[in-house]
Amino acid sequence: MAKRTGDKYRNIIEAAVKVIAENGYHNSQVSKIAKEAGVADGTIYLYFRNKEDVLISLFKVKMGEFTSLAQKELDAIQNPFAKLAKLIGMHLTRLENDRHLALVLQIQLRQSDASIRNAIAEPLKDYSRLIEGMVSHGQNEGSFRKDIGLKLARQILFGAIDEVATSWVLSSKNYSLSAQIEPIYRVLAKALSTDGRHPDYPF
Amino acid sequence: MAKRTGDKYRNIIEAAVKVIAENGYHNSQVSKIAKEAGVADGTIYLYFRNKEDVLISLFKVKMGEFTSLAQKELDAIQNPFAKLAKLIGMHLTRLENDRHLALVLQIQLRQSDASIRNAIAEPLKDYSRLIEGMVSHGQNEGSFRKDIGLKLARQILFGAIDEVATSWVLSSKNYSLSAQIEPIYRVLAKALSTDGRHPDYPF
Amino acid sequence: MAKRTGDKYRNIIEAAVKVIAENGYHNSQVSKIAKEAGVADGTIYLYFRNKEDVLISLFKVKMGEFTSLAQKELDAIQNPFAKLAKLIGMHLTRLENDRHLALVLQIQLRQSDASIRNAIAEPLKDYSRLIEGMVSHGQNEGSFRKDIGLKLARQILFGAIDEVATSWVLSSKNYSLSAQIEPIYRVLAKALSTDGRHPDYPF
Amino acid sequence: MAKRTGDKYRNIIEAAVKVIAENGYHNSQVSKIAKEAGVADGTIYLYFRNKEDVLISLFKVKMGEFTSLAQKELDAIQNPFAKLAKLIGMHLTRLENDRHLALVLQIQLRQSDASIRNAIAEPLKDYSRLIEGMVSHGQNEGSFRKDIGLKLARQILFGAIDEVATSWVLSSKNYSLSAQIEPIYRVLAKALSTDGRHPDYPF
DNA sequence: CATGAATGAGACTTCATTCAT
DNA sequence: TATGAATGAAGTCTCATTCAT
Repeated sequence: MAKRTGDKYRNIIEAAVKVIAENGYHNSQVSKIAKEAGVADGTIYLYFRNKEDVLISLFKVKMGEFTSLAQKELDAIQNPFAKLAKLIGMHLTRLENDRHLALVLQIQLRQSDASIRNAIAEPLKDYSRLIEGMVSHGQNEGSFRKDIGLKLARQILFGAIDEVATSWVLSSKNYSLSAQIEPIYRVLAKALSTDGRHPDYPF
Repeated sequence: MAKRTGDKYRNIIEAAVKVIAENGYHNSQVSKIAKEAGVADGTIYLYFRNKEDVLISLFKVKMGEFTSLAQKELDAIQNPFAKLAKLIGMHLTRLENDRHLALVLQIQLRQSDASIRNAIAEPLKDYSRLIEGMVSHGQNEGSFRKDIGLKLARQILFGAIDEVATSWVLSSKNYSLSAQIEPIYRVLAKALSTDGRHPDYPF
Repeated sequence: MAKRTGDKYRNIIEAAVKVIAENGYHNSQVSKIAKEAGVADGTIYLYFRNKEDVLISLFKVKMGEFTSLAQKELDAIQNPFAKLAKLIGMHLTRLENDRHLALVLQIQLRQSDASIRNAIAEPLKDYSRLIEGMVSHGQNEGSFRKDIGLKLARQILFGAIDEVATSWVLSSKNYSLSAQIEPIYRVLAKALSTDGRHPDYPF
Repeated sequence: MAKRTGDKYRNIIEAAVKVIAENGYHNSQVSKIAKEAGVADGTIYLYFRNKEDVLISLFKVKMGEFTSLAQKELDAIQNPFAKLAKLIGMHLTRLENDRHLALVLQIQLRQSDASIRNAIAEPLKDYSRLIEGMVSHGQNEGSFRKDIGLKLARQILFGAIDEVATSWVLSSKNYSLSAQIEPIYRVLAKALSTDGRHPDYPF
């Protein structure tokens, strides 16, 4: 019933990102999104089950694209610290390059209610697995300490990076987010490193 | 116009915590809170400007109590690492001891819209200052590295702890949150430490 | 939650009868009914669960009043033919005296969908029982033939009277419905009578 | 513009009967009927002016077929009571033999709104004329009483038979409708008969 | 003849807030 | 102080119909 592909599908998702970023989650009516996408209200419902489905799809598409790209890039790197550096860099660069998306992901979508947060959990889990895989590799390879659980390590890494991103989005000052990549790397690399030593940020 | 003290004032705030924890943010109507508090709907408006004011007050009161208690306890400790350990411990213990409050602070209140998040920012800033003060003291005292900014250090510390707390609240498994205190301390202490070395968790 | 008594409750039901009679079932919005009743839209929902509930209540109240009045009047009469005459008379007189109600009961409410028709079934059953009781009494007393089942007798009586009423409501000519009472009586009395004989219409 | 013949025309009408019988009037969308008929949505509009026209045509076709067949059969019979018996028999047998059609005619189509009921009136009038013709013949021939108007007689006959049919369709028990033919005949024959006497059901 | 993607009008219901008592 | 009945604004989604192909 709901076509999940095609130009209009993408248009609507991009329109939703823009509208939500500019108006906030609770002030983004379907009619606004439709107008921004250049389609009729009803057309939204040819591509999505309901409004919630637009938001969930938005998250799945954006998050899915990022996770699979990140996975590919990380796989191309051997050194655990370089992997870590790459992950932090990609995460923050992605957000810095699309402020609309950053607003939506870091702020607006978190105002959604339980059912959306639930559906969002799945693509987030893929990202969690990606991070845990990276940590696990570092531990097996000997670079990362083994005295902390994968889950905890992932929570700390994700929590730290996520908070930095959120602060950046909320800040009225227009500072560079990517400038934070190297210092964050230095903190987190030391935190994970077996002996407190780690190579410089490699990129 | 709005009395900000008295039994009823506290009753209403506690009722709000319970109702929001049990019903979720978007399903916590004023009438539900009033019923839980044992007062009439209209009475709420004798103590609070509007519904938003109830939520903001809730956050201010709970966060204010915690921050001032934490400040007192940290002031009584000299060693920067012990301060860090104490902070992590208090933060997580407070949430573990009041699951209702944890649900509201970590999940539900984050679904509120811009105006509430804005008002919430202020008491959060007090907590930010507390953390930054702690880091600053450690840097001046020589225990904490000086090559990262206060703000970044605070974001990383808060982000990491906050994410651990959120994961705990959302988890269906009933694991102990306080059991995480020591491992988190080990990670964050090493992250901040000048040379990668740090004392064991002291409590 | 929904108060089912009071002046406003009656006002809303009477308003619904008027609005539905004048606008037809599918063109009777809640806002129209509220305006006619002199209350705000939301007030409807203090007295009724939803729009459907207004319609169902309308039917229950009107039908209930009629059935219990009819029961009382029939109980006061002994002769089976006189009972039959009274029933036909009350049924048609009630509708003739309130053309709005007649329109709603005979035409508009029958356009409602399954769930309403379902809820409406119960008060209709009370009326069915009333008719069957009357027939049964006549059979036991010897005036009415015993070679037809109660249910069939009731269907024929109700169907005949109902169709006469419906035709009257739909007719553009303004003829008298009560003038039909006596002829209908003559037909149905003969139909039921043991030997084809029956007393004249007694009222 | 609208072709009113051809296989597709019939297909669509039969599809409409099936879809409406199975889904109810208010849940029978044009797209459902089109799918059931094996044509595209737009094709419906090559054969019918609009959705309403489908329903009206359905009624006209089905009712027209029945009325003309009934007319032919009645014309072949001389005796007024036999004509009456034949009419009751054909009416109920037709419905019993096509439960889908019975559902649509007795229940679903009555939920339609004024404009459809209006258009439906015309083929119904043909049936009314048929019944009135039969009564008139019986009166002239001396078998049927002359002290009731044609219109009233028709209303009573149709109302009684129609109610019996409706009750049968709505009933969850699977009883035989045709088994009712003979008893109904006995009631209505006596009701119409000049002297209360009438021949037995002849078929 | 046939398709089916796109259109866009229209209404029920919730719930924060007020104010007469 | 306290009550709670009344208010009324605001948004999602369905589906009959069209028209370019």
